[in-house]
Amino acid sequence: MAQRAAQARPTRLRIAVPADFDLARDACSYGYFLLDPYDWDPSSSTFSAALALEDGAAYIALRQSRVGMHLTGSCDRSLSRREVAQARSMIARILRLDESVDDIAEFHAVDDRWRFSGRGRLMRSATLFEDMAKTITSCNVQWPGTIDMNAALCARVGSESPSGRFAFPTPEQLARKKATWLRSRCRVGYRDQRLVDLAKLFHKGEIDVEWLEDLDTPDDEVRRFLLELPGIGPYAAHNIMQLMGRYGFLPLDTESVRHGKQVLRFDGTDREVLKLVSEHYERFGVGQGGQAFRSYWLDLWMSYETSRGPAHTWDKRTTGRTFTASKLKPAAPRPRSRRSS
DNA sequence: GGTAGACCTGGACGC
DNA sequence: GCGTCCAGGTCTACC
Repeated sequence: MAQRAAQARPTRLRIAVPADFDLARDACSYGYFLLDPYDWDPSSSTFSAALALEDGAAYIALRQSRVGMHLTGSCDRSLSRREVAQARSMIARILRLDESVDDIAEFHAVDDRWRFSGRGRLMRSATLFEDMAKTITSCNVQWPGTIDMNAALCARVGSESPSGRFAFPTPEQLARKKATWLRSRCRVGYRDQRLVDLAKLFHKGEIDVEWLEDLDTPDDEVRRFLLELPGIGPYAAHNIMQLMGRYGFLPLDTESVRHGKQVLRFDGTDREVLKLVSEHYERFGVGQGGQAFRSYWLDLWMSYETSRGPAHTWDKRTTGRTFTASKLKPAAPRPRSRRSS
């Protein structure tokens, strides 16, 4: 009996991190930290996630006492040894714990503007499938729409943890749904069939995740493969590539145009501004081994923090919903036609 | 190769 | 409060 009670005790985790890892800075570094099944509690500096593990969903809350110190994780149920390994691997993926101090230093050697703050790790999802699905839900829709789609996908398709939190659907769970059902229940619109088709490809094993995530696989081959997938165009392919740790490609979208005009102060048609933005970040390296994306993204992220305060103070239910084109419009734009230096 | 229009939803705006 | 317009990236048809 005593043994059974001990087995049922919620699991606690201790997770080692790189010496420069800062949970508040590194978890709140990419928009996905505002999307279900993730959450950041600014008042307690706790990052949490509901993860789809072997025996069902589990909710894990992570805290860090100081920079470089290990993370402590509290689960809402007992995990098997295999699930503990699975959870550790997912948390490492989400927080990019595989990127060492030296890896970040390599980025700072290319763009030393971020050396002092130590920025460089960008939060992502627990799985490549989730990163792809989230990217599709961010296309052709304003940010609050993306938040709602992900919340609905988790709540209506994902598994529920003992404390009532929902994990992101697995490919198998999503592949079982009819496109029309997904459209009406999760408000994903025309993305319905694309999401189901993508889930089926993952579930049937027709996507070689290991090959895609192996950084020895050439970027060009990965890019070509991604563009063949349902719902993945140039923007989505480049975004998925940065989520894989391939930082030499820019996912250019209307936010890039806004950034180019508002922050970099470029002038011209949208197409001309995109070209200037692209050229502006070339100095940080494009293509295989390049760092252009991280420089671009951190610039964009800093502009959000300038208007909304530090990301670790944002609440996903309030501040997190304010990132719409109209709310990010400049008060008084002062365009200029030359490249900034 | 380049361009136009449809896809769908929610927010903004005008009345 | 209601109706209309617009933003957003991908996909397809067409030139």
